Amino acid sequence: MPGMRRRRSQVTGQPTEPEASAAAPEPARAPPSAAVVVPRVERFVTGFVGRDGSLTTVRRNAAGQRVVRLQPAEWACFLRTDDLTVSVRAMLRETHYVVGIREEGRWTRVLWADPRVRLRCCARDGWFAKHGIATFEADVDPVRRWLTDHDHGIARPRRVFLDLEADSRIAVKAKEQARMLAWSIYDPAAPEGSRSRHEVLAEDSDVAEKNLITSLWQALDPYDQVCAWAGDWFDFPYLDARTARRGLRPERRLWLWLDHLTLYRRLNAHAAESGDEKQSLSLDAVARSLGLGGKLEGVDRAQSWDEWLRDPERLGRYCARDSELTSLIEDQTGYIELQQTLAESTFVFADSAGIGPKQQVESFMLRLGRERGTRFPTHHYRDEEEAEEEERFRGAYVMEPARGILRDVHVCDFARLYPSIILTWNMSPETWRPELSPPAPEKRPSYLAHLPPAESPRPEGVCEAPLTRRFFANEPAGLLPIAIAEMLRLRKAWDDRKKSAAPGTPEWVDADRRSSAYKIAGNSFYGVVGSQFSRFFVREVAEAVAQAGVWLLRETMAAVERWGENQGRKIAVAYADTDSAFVTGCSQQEFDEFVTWCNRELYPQLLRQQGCTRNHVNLAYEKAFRKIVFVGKKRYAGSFLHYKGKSATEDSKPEIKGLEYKRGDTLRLARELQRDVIYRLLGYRIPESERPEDFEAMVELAKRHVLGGSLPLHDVVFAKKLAKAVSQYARKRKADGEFAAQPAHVEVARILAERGEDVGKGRRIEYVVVDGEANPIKVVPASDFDGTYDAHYLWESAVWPPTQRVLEAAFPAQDWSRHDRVRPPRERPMTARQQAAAAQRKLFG
DNA sequence: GCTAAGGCATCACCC
DNA sequence: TAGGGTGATGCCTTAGCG
Repeated sequence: MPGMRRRRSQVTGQPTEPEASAAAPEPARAPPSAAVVVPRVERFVTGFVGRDGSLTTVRRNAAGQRVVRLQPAEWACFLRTDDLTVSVRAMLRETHYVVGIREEGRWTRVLWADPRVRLRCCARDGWFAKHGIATFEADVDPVRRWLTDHDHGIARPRRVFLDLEADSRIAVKAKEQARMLAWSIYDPAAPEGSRSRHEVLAEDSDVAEKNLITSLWQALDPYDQVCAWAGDWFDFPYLDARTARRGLRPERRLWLWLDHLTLYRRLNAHAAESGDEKQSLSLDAVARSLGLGGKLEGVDRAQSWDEWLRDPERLGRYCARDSELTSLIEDQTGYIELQQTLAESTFVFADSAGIGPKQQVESFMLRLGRERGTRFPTHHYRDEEEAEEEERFRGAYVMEPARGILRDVHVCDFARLYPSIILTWNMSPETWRPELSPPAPEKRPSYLAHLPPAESPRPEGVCEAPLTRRFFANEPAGLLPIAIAEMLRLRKAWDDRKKSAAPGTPEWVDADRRSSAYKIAGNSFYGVVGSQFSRFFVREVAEAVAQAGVWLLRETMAAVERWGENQGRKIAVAYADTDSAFVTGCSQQEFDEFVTWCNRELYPQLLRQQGCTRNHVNLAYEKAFRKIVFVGKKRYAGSFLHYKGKSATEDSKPEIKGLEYKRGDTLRLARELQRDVIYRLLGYRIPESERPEDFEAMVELAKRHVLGGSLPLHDVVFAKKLAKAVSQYARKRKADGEFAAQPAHVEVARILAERGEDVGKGRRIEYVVVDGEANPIKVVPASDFDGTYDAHYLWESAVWPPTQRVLEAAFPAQDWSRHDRVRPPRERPMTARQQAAAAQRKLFG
């Protein structure tokens, strides 16, 4: 029927009807951006519950003007219509707490006058629970409610980068007290020459500061999204504090506030090569690591007040350089654009709050649920205590690796293991059939306890998750699989578009970014289902996913063993972790054939036995190592033979995993020695060697270096992050009633805090060990370093052990222990008994 | 009174 | 406030010994 358009899912961009009729055929291969380009009612920049309690939505009209709309906020919950008895209906109608009841088919929407009453009535022990009535989505706030219930989209915000300078004389801790000295914004979309703007405090007065801040808010007005490096820690709260102090009351929620650093950290976590690169995430350090040059030379932010006195304009330029640098980092990484893609496809606003996967997954799933007529049970807040009581579920399998130097090790891994499992078994909270699971052994009658559980035939229409013996309905497709399939579909579509574009072109870059975004999103769904803080948390489902992975990996390992037996050769699995297996004893071509066989024969057969009607499991031959040394589980170093079929050259860097070289909390000297030894062993940049004496020489040299000279601070400093606020670390009491010593970095953080430094959560604490023999060890803040350090401790505890473990793994026959001790034996006064014994020996010889 | 072993907390990593 | 699995280190307590 020409002209008639079928309603499409706003979530998946696919027809909502399960089958496409002949009259309305499947639309021609939907463009990759289907979920994005489907016409929506409107696209919004942001939304919030305003000061007067109304839902405030923000968008731009065609002319680019900001349109702010107010409407009643819906504090809603859902009940099953079937649960509504006459008396419950009457109750709801009578109470003035409820302002509306709307029947929407299976579901009845209840609108509340007061969010607190809604929460109380729908609480775990609330009124509804007491009356045996389940509530749904009672925790969803009005903004999310509105985004879920309507087909609105997320707009592409007008973006600007911001940097602020504050009076340096006020400690960072009390930054709200410090006068604002300058601001700068950078608009990468503006014409060249007018991208950067800055303004400097005219004089040291409240009036001047008020003018400065007023002009900043005016400058921000054309924009929707404000990005700043570490903005959540400094710029945003600081701007709010100074704005309020100067008596200004702009509605800050008209903007999206995005902390560029938080985003960078999340998306760049896996990119760092060595521990060195994990040392600092300051704007300057990150810009330099990206080859963007540094900040303006000769200006010290810690001296901003003096700088302002001396040369205000210079301070302004310094400030401007920072906002520009932030923008350049985005040009280079595209992380903000990537998040924008995620935000648009999962229906979250593109601010700091939308960075986490939980927000994205929940938002997407809520809308998917609405489209499919499903509402989710009310999610109840859990505090940390409750969280700790929650039992953890069993996760992945990790094999103890073979030790020694291994050669020609072929590695296969499952493509997108957990997503493929969820799709294959149709795993989802609502497809799980708990009533089919065999009773747990302890729940069986005691007279049967000694017998293995009876193998009951699998019921029709379900598949069985291995190891956990949990059952999932094969049809209809679950919400979780639907969501993941959509992410995979979009990823594939953008991958295809990427392939058709010329590398490096804007189109290619955009496709690459979107492909990455959907990969990230697809992989995050599992984690959210496994998180007890999520509304979709079902431990049994998450465990079933992980254990199916264990089973697939074990079956693959067993197949390798059988293959070797059939061949009459020693083909063996040297190591395996979660979704990968490292195999020795075969050729590249043989391994390729093995992987193909697994995909073609092994998995289809195994999955049929489990009752699966789909198969998304796929094993890939990822890479091979010419030479590899395992130091332990999750810790190895190897040089490539090939990667995805592409042969390695002598320029190919070795792959190092888990070793101290990769860690940011180890001593620099330790990383360097370990790296040198690994490079020598693998023949990267220096001639390859397997003669222990060559390594003895390297160790001796390093030892002399550590024990010999006066090392500079950067060679002796330890750095560890505070995982929480200093006050949150438990201070134990010893048996004698005294406080027990805390980890060194926490003790140092306490000292720094007393000096007025800002030592919040996440801060890296640097310290030097001055006496490693004391108990507890004696440390000082790195800033107090005066050349004193405990060289023996450095060698024995920090530098040597990491390298020793590598050498012991590579050369188990060699005795490496002679390097263990370098500290001269302690002169100890003899005990009375020892003195007597010595005297006796002297007397009687 | 000393030492070694083991429990526990902590960090940072792998997948 | 996406998951579990892992190893290394340091602090403390305690068992074992003489």
